[in-house]
Amino acid sequence: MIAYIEDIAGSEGQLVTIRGWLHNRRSSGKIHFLTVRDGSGFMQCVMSKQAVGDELFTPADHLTQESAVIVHGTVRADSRAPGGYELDVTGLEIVSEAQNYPITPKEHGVDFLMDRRHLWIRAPRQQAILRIRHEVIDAVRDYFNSRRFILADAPIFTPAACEGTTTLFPVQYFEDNIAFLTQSGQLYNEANAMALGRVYCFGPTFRAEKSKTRRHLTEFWMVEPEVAYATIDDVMHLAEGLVVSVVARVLEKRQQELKILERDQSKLARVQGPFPRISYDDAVETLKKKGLVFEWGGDFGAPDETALSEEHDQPIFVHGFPSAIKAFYMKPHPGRPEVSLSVDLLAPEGYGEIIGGGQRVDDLELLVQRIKAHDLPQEAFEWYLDLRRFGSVPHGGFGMGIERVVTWICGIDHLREAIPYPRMIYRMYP
RNA sequence: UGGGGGGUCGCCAAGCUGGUAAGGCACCUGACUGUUACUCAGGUCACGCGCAGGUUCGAAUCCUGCCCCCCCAGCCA
Repeated sequence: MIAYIEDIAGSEGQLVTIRGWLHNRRSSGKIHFLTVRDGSGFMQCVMSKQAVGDELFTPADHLTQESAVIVHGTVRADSRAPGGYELDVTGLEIVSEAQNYPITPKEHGVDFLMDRRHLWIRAPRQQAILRIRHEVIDAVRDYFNSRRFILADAPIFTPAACEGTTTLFPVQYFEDNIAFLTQSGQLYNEANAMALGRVYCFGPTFRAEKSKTRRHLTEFWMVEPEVAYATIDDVMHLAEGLVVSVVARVLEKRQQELKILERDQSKLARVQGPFPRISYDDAVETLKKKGLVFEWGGDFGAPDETALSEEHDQPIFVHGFPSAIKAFYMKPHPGRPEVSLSVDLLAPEGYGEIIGGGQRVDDLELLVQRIKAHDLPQEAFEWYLDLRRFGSVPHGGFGMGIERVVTWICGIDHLREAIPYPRMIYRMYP
């Protein structure tokens, strides 16, 4: 019976076949311990010379790391085995032998590993991160789908800047046109929300900023919900529910992976909501009290975000940023136009911003004025202005960066490990 | 783009007040029936130290220029 390692607990005493790769081998002359991985997990397979005979035992003497193998054996519970179960080998087929696998069980530098990312992802830690990434994405989809949001994806080729602030990647679009890779599905989302009510888009996003930090990728995945008739409070409520639900799901389903990563789970367990809601005004005061140099009107840098979030053990909302530092479509606070109905969610433990969003401008005149003030070409936004001409309503939403969430939940120190093949300013290979 | 750190064998890493390239891993041979990055014994392994010049009797080490990477900041999710 062909089995996957993750299902092995139910097969005790049975003869099973595992198809995978040799992760590591330890040998004591008359007994081999073969750690085999099959994509679903790792399992120690025990091969005793006495039990299998020379003709099966000897070829395994020199079996190399990452050689493809098919192992037949009997499942047995054993407290000495890493996974609680091991396999008493009765048969071994070598599918293909690996030669000089470069990633040995010893230490390696980042650059070396990144050049071999296609092989590095076979390592237990990297697998754990990618499994958690999968769980995060699955939980995100479930969250919105179960609330009857409609997935309506925004285009990746776009005709112009959505916000005009950040740098975009231009691509040749047939002979005569230049398209830009999307930096946000935001504007299309708003149109979709006016059609479908509650929507979200979920796809890759591209930013050509020359950022060289551990919090930036040039290609990353973002989920962006948008809701018609939503206020800034609704946006915060939705974001809070999403984050609580994603963290709970990973804690529930990815215990093993969190253990491999040695994540302090008690810190994640505290993420239950409600999240503190701090106004930008109060945040500025807090920073000043803590001795940081900060003037009202500026945007928070990474050290500021860390200083704010370390006051709390849950993610925190900071809302009411100055209108001047936010995108043109952010709605001004009624009666206090210098402040916008915008909100960021900062993850705890110094992980910084994972969500940014707010309520959008719903007034046609104001939006036209804003587009002019930002020196954006109005003709490119006519379709967007139509949303204010034909049944405009209050609405809002946010964007959540998947890799930033995964990085935080995994407790790792760099975004580049939170995606299978990271794209950074100096990294396109493999 | 600024500031800091770094490029020495397939990998990790010492040497860097100039004197002729440690050590570990991997690999090969052998021993070991409960290993957990197994252990132990032996063996192979850099005419060269990111690249190009220069100083010197002598350069991985000092000087000049260039290339690449990492970290921090800015920008943002």
